[in-house]
Amino acid sequence: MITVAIAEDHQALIDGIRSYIKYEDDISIVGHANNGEELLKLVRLKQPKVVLCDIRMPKLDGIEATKTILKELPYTKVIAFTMFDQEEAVQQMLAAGAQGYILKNSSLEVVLEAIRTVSSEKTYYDKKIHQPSAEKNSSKSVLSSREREILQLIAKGRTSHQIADELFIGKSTVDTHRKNMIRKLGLSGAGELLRYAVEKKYKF
Amino acid sequence: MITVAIAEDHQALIDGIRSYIKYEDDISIVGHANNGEELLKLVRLKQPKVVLCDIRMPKLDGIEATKTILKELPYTKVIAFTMFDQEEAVQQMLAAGAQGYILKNSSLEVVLEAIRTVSSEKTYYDKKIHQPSAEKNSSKSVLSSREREILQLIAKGRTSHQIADELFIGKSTVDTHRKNMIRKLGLSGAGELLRYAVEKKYKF
DNA sequence: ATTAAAATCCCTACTAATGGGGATTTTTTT
DNA sequence: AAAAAAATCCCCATTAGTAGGGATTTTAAT
Repeated sequence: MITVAIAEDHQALIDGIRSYIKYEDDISIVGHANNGEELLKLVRLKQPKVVLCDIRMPKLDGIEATKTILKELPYTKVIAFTMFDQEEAVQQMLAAGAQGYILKNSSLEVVLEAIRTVSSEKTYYDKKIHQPSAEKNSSKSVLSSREREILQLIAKGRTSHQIADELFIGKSTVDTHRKNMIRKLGLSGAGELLRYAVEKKYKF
Repeated sequence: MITVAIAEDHQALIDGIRSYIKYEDDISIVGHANNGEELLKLVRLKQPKVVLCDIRMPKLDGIEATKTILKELPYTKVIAFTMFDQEEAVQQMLAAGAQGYILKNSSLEVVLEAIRTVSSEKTYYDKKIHQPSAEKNSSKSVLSSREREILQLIAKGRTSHQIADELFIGKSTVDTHRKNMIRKLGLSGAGELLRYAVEKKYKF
């Protein structure tokens, strides 16, 4: 029997998954949580084999929750379950130790498949994330890693001066990166760059 | 029999709702769509009594879809179904003619209740939206309607000059509104204001 | 009718960022 | 080893936005 815990802040989705899985006789849902802190309590108590975990959750996000869970119970299989197809989040979840990654616009059939796959010591990555790699790469590799790092700080509303202080580099360097990013992305002005930076996090 | 169409870009949630509702004998799901355009086709074909409609969808958003549906089939009951508790979206959906509004962190029990309520010519608004009205008002009424209008343009990355041209007012007026908003919201700088403006749209 | 709030506009000094250069060092690729 | 890319820094003129005033008109609220 595969025991599963679900962490997800949309109760409607939890109810739906529970209803869908109810008659699967190899999978049993041992509990659900609406935020990261609840998830930790639940996992400590029930020690499920698989955790289906939203990345974006109140109180404690999926990435931090995953790290804590795998520190305490290293044999737990974590599947990241999210609506945003961002490379950043995928990378961070994988770095935290997740064994799978699926998007919410996948069907529940895929969810079952992912649960069964990770419970048999394999990894499961949503096809929708890997297939358009050509397209993803072209739109990703435009920015260098340093540029992406700076872009994240821009997304927080920081000024070039503040970013320079945080990264221990000169303001002029930050300004240069800004200019290069604006040029590479075909934007115009600080406003559009900041908007791009913030919205990138919520891509649908 | 209450016929229902679902429009929602997360297939997982659709599968869950279908599974949950399957054994309710007064409600029947006649189809689902993953975006606004598909929804219009579906509604024209099946003419459901109730449409459960995500606000944020690819191709055509819930607000536009609702307007079109109610123009063609005015007796259809539309329930807005969204993860974001934004007053703006609620207002726009109500203006478009929606009879109900529920959040995705409601349980599916609430979804059923909402479907039954609107199908009997009543309206249904999620308690979670109305209860914290004191709190919501205090955090909403901070900005005037003109300020919110300008904030929306700021969220698009526009400069004060561009906003002034779009609204046929002076740049100095836009700058004044900017300053007032920054002061009222306790922010510092254009960056934080823009970040606030963009993130407000994706509040969880 | 009076008051309060909202919306409009202006001035000045200052800081932030752009767009146009140019340049050096480190890292990676070929 | 040579070439390319990434990261670093600087200058300058110009535009964008802040923080601090002040001021008028329109639009609600009492």
